[in-house]
Amino acid sequence: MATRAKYHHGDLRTALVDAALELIAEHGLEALSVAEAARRTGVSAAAPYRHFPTRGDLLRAAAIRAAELLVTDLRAAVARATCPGEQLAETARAYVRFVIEHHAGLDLIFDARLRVGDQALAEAGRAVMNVLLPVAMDITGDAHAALDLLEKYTAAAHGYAALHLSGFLRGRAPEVETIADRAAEISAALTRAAGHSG
Amino acid sequence: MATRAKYHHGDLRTALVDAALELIAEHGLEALSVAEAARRTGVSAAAPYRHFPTRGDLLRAAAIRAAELLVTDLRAAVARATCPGEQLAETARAYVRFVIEHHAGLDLIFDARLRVGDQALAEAGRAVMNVLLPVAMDITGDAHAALDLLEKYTAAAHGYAALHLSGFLRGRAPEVETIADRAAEISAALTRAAGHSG
DNA sequence: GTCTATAGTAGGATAGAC
DNA sequence: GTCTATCCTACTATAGAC
Repeated sequence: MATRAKYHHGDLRTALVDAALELIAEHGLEALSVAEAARRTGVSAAAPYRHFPTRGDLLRAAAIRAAELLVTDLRAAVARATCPGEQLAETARAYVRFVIEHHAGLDLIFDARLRVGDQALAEAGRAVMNVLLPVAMDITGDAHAALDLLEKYTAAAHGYAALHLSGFLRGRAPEVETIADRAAEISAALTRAAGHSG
Repeated sequence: MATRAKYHHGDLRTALVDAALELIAEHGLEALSVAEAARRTGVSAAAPYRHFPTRGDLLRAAAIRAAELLVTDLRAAVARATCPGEQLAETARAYVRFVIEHHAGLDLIFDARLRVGDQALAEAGRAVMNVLLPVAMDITGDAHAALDLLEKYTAAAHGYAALHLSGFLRGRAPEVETIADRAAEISAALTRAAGHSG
């Protein structure tokens, strides 16, 4: 939405990925069309195919870019807090904001259909988890328990974001920050539970 | 998938809704096409439009049917358990199974785009919540806390189901029942948390 | 109530010019 | 590397016959 100055002068590929993320943010994964991405970057419908053989390849590239953006947001969230519990809560907030803003999150990054034979996407996904794992480990002390905590906490945060996007929570919690806080509360509850049984 | 005997002999409408749910179950909301639903019920592409003016109307009908099916499942889950905590856990399991089986849940039933001006869908959604609310009330004793618990617990269950569908959890928890158990665990953790602070 | 036929739209993808 | 032109496919929706 910001600077779209001298695109398609050497960096159409990046411009297309940006447009793809925009389209996904507006109407979800399925709404991504190569033609529309081309339109938005000011090139012909055929131009993208020089950079992405199929629609799936553009989608994959968008997923990788999303992973990179998410890593940035999560790292910032970790840095904002001091104790592990707060760090986890902050990443929960960050994740909720990310999913609501981009209309996609771990579901896109770890999409089973996209991952088939794509090493770069698998690597990007791993990078995301590598931000969260140490935080969870600091809380549980145990690797198995950390994965368990991570799984539950991502599920909760993702569910909150997904239900907000659909409209289910609009009545009770219309604001993004409210949703983010709720996810952080679950994170806190899970952190406490891990402290007892871990 | 079962009995498709003498359809389109008086009940094409129902057959189309069944087909619509099948399509959604297979490839998600966006994959629902009137043409394909017609094909599956053995009628021409034009036939559905006698029963549903637009694709959106078929989708709405499918959402209402989904709500009815979910109510049935949730009621059965409540009946399976005795104490409120177990009841909530059982409904969490039931919800996860439902979403994974139908590729849709509260997100479809409460979809903001579908609800515009549809009283029947709003009513169907309310019916779902009316199954869960008493259970939550039994746990918290307080209406506000009950809604809070309900919100958190549905978010967690929905997130688990959604992440499983996308493929994110396939590595660690490939089985539906494993996912259902995990959601039940969160439900239990939230029930305990509600007991402390509610 | 269902059919055939059809109009209109939109997207994925390729061929060949520049 | 991008363009124009084109093909093919699939879907929504309508008109009019039966």
